[in-house]
Amino acid sequence: MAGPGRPSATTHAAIETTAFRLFAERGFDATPMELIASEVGVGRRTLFRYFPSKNDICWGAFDDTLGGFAAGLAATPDDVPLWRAVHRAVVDFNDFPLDADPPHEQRMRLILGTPALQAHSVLRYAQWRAVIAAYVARRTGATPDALLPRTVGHVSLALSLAAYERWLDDTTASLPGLVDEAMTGLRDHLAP
Amino acid sequence: MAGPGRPSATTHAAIETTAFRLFAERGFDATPMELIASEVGVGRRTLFRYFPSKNDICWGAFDDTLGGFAAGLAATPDDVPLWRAVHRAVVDFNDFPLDADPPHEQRMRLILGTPALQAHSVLRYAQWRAVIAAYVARRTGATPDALLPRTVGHVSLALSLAAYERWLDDTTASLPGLVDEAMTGLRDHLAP
DNA sequence: CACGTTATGGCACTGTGGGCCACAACGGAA
DNA sequence: TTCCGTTGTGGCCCACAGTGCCATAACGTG
Repeated sequence: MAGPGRPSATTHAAIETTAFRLFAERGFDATPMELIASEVGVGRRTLFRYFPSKNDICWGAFDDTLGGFAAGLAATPDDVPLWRAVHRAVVDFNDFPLDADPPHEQRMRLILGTPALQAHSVLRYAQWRAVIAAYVARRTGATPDALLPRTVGHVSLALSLAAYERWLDDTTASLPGLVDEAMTGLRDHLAP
Repeated sequence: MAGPGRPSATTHAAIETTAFRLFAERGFDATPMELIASEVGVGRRTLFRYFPSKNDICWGAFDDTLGGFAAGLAATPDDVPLWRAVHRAVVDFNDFPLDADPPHEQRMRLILGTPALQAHSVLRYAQWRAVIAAYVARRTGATPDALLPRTVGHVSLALSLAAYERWLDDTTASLPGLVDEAMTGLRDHLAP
């Protein structure tokens, strides 16, 4: 497993765990990279090799989930109505074990509650929206940058965010359930 | 008009104009506050008194438009269906003179095309969403942090962003028209 | 034991943002 | 005219994110 060269001094997971502990204790803004580095037992410069920015520490392996998300969409039979296919994928995407490390609730509370992270999230979600736009484009025969694919991508994110905000107000609720409820609410809202 | 005390050395508008020129010439990231300050003929420290951050320079008087936005919603008769009331207000909000200074196209192209600004925009749009959520809450008898008000706020922003992205691909189109088209597309998309 | 390979981490630098404070430039009162 | 309160300016200093550069440490292999 180990090739040639000096072995790694740490892992993404170790950094993530330590960072989340410090963020919980001192707050995100009041936790300099310098401190995380010393707690992990590694140089500050090394942290930036594992994560391109302090913000990105909070997303964990989000990017790795995009492949599965795209695969789930691609596997949907084309006779399923488009909106149902997309909605199902979005709901499923938000259904995962809550006992992750760090806990999903803590992660989302941190992101949604920290302005810098909330802002950064748009950049992370852009690829997620692109996956939806690409699927809608294929199903409708349009290009991914046409109006409808883009609209569906943005609206899917909107529903997810509304659900997340509610969920953080009451964690006992089911997150996928809230996404579904948000969609039902939107459909009723827009129904003539 | 001038009270006691030292007169101002510059104005928000003057800073905005100079900054946009430099952003166009050199790009946003390659334009340090130091340079903007010297071009305006003012100290760097003073810039931060006029705008809380470099990002905020690009939004101009956005916050001042929120009052009119809320007023437009409040003035809508309650017998207008809720979704139409909100949609109308959103469409109207995006209907304004294109020959502003700096030009609206340049501003939006800068914001949508610069990752740092795109990220920052969520923070600016939060208040805009809050206006919508408050209105929906009043009309439905819910609280502003309930699921539907939040959902409608997020979705309204989603439609606007999709329209903006399309508009920047083809500026000859009508921006309010694209917002309307995005809504039509969404309703068709969600219709059974 | 030398060699290539790979990761670390120190150093120096740019740029944002903010605290602090001396000081400049006004209008008005003595 | 001079002094005074008021208000904006801008210099100085600092914390911190992020990046390029490079010496060096720690592996596996021949």
